[in-house]
Amino acid sequence: MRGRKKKRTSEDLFDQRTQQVLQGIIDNFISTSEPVGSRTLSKTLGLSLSPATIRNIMSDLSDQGYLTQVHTSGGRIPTDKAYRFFVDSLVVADKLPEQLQKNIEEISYQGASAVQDLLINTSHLLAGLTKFASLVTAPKTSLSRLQHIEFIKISGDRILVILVTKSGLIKNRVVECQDQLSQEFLNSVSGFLNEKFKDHSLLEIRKQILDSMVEDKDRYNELLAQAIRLGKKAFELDQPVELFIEGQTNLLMNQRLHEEESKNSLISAFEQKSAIMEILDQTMENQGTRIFIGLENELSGLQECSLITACYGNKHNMLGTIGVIGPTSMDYRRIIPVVDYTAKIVSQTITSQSYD
Amino acid sequence: MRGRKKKRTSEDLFDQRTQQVLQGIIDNFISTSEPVGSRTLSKTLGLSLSPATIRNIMSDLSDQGYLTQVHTSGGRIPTDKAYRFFVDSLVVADKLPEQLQKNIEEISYQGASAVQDLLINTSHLLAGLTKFASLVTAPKTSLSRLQHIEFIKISGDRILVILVTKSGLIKNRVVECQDQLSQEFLNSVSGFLNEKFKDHSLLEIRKQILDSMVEDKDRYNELLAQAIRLGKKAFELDQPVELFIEGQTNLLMNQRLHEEESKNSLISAFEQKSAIMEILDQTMENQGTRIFIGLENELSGLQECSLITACYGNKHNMLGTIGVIGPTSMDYRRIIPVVDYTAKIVSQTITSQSYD
DNA sequence: ATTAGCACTTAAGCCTGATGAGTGCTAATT
DNA sequence: AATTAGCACTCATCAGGCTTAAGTGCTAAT
Repeated sequence: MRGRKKKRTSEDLFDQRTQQVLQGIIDNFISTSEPVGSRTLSKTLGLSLSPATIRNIMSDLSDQGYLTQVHTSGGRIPTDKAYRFFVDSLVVADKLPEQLQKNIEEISYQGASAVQDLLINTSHLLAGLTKFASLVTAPKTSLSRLQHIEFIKISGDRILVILVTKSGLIKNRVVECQDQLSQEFLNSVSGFLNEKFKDHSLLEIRKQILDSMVEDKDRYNELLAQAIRLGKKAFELDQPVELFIEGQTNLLMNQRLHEEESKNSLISAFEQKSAIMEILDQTMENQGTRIFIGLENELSGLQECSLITACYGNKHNMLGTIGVIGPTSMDYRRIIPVVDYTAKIVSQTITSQSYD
Repeated sequence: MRGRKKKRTSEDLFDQRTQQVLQGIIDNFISTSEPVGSRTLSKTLGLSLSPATIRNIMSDLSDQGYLTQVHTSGGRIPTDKAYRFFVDSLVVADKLPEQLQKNIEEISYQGASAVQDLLINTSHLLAGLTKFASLVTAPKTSLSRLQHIEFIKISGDRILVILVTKSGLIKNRVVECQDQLSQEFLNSVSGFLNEKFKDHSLLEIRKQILDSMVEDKDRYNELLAQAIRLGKKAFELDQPVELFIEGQTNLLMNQRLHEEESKNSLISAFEQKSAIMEILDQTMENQGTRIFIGLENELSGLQECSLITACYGNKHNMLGTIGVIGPTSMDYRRIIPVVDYTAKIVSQTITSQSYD
C-alpha cells in the first residue's frame, strides 16, 4: 500500500529535473520578485520542456510545499521550505569578488583603534553592502577577562574608571565618591586590583568583590576597603544590550516588503533589542554561518525575513555575532559570502587587537 | 492709485477674523491632515459665519499665499508661509505637562555618567516623545578645553590615550608606539602635558604641539620629545561628524509622508551627515529655539519637513544642538516646548558634569 | 458686508467588460 | 509511460463610465 505512491510524496529528494525547475523558479523570483509561471519558466530554463510539463512539475512541488500561489492564476512563488532547500544545496558559497573583499577589509583601517569602532564600522559596512539591515553584537563585557583597570581623578568627587578587557573592549565610567581620595591612592587601588584580578572575567571579579565584602569586613585596611568600594562601582553590571543595528531604513524602503503591516511589525521587532540579542547569542553556540528563513525566526516581526548570521572571535572562543536581515527572497548566493567573509575579517582584526 | 487697493494685498497683518480662520485651518489640518473646506470650517470654528463668507476669506488667504489647493475642489491646506505665521504668532510656548517634564528629566539619570551617554539618551528620548526623527550633536571635541590626559600602557606596543575635556567628553584612542615606554615614563609625559596644556582648547594644543616640533627640535630632551610624539598622536583630529540621529523609521512610517519619492530624498538627506551638522552648527550662533519650515530648509531632502532646534551649553557658551525633524504639519504647539525643555535639561545636566 | 443659490470641478468609489497570464485536466502524441 | 497540445476556467489588472460627495467661484439677493 505505502510503497509505490509514498515513494514520491514522502521523500524530498526529487529527481534532477524537478530540482532544476525549483532552482529556476527561485532564481527567477529572487531577481524579479514577481510570481513565475510555467510559460516564462519554459523559456528561461535551459531545458527544452513545454509549459505543460513544467506545470505538472510545479504542481508536484506545490503539493510538497515548496511553492504557493498568491492567487489562483498568476504564477507561483517559493515558500520558506524552498529557500531552505535552496540554501542547503548551496554546498560551497560563491567566491567573493575581489573588490568586495577589499571593501570588507577596510573596516579594520578606518580609525578602528578600538574594538567598538571596529564593530560600528562593520555594521555600517554590512548595511551598505547588502542594502538590508545589519546586526552586530559586541563581546559580552561580563565574560571578558580583565586586562587593565585604572582610576583617574578628574575632579574633587569624580573618578573616571577605565576598564580594558583582554578582548580589546574599552569601557569608561564616571563614578562619584564622597571620600577625597588622592590620585596616588587611586593608583595603589588600581595597582592592587590589577594584580589581584588580571585575567579573571569581570563576572567573576564582581562576584569575588561582593564575597570579600563579607569575608573581610572585620580586619579593616584602608586600601582594601576602598578597593572593594571602588571595585564594586567599577565592575557593576552595565547595560546588558550592546547591539548595533543599522540600515533599518534600507529594509523599510526595500521594494519587496510593501505591506504596511509587515513594516510595522518589523519596526517593533527591531525595538525588542534584548530579544534580538538572545537570538544572536544562541548562534554563538556553534560556529559558522547560520541562516534563519521566514518562519524559522522566533521573533514574530521577522517572519517575512531571513536572518543570516556568523560569529566572530579569537582563537580561544567566540565573542560576538554579526548578521543581516533581509527579505526571504534575498540573493543568498551573494549575501552569505559577504557575511561570512566579514566575520572572518572581524575575527582577524579583533585577534590582532586583543591581548591574549 | 496704489493706496486703496494695495492696502489689502501688500500687508500681511490681516484682521482678526481672517487670522482666526487661518488659525482654524491650520489647527484642523494639523490634527486631521485632510484638506479643510469652507463647510467644515464654518462648523468647527466658533464664529458663526456661513461657508460662503469663509470661502471669501479663504480665497483672500490663497491670494496672499497662505493656502493652496491640492486639486480644484477638495479643500485647502496651509502653505509653509501659513505655518511660519502660525509659529511666529505663538508668542509663548505652551506649558509642558508635568508628566512630560518628568520623562525628560530622566535622561540625566539613566546611567548618564558621561556626556556621550547623556546625548544618546537625549536623542532616544526626543525620537520617542515626538515620534519623529531626532538629531543631537556632540560638543566639538576640538573646541573643548583639556581637563585631563592620561596614557595607559596596555600591551607591549599599545598605549591607550584617555582624554577628558572640561565639557565632560571622554575620548579613548589606542595608539601604537614602537619605542618600549614604561608606564612610569608615560606618567611623566601625561603629567607634563597636563600641566602645560590644562584649560587650553584641543585645537590650540594641537597647533602648539606641531609648532614646538620645529622650535624644540634642537635641544633634545627625551621627555619633551616623547611628549610631542605622543601628544601629536593623542590630539590628532578625530572624525569631524559627531551626530546622533534616531527615529528615522518613525518618520518614514509617518502617515503624512506617503510619497515614495519624498521618503527616498529624506533618507538621502539623513545620509549627508556633514551637511546636517553644518546646519545645526549654524543654529548655535544665536541661542534659543529655531524653526525651519519646509522650503526654509537648505537641505533639499528636508523641504517637505520642518526642523526644530535648540542648543545646549553651559554658562560660558553653547556646546551643541538638539533637534527634531517632522512633517511640516506637525503639532508645533506640542513639539516646540518638548525640544525647548529638553535642551534646558541637557544644559543643566552638562553644566553639573563639566569641570569649569 | 454677508449670505443663499447655483453651476462647475474633481477625487474616490463602484460597476462593467476586456485582456492576459496562469492553471488543471484530458486526450493525443511520441 | 512520459510528454505535450488543447481547452475551459480563474483571477488580477486596467480602462471606461457612472455616481456621489465635498468643495469652489461667482452672482444676486438680503
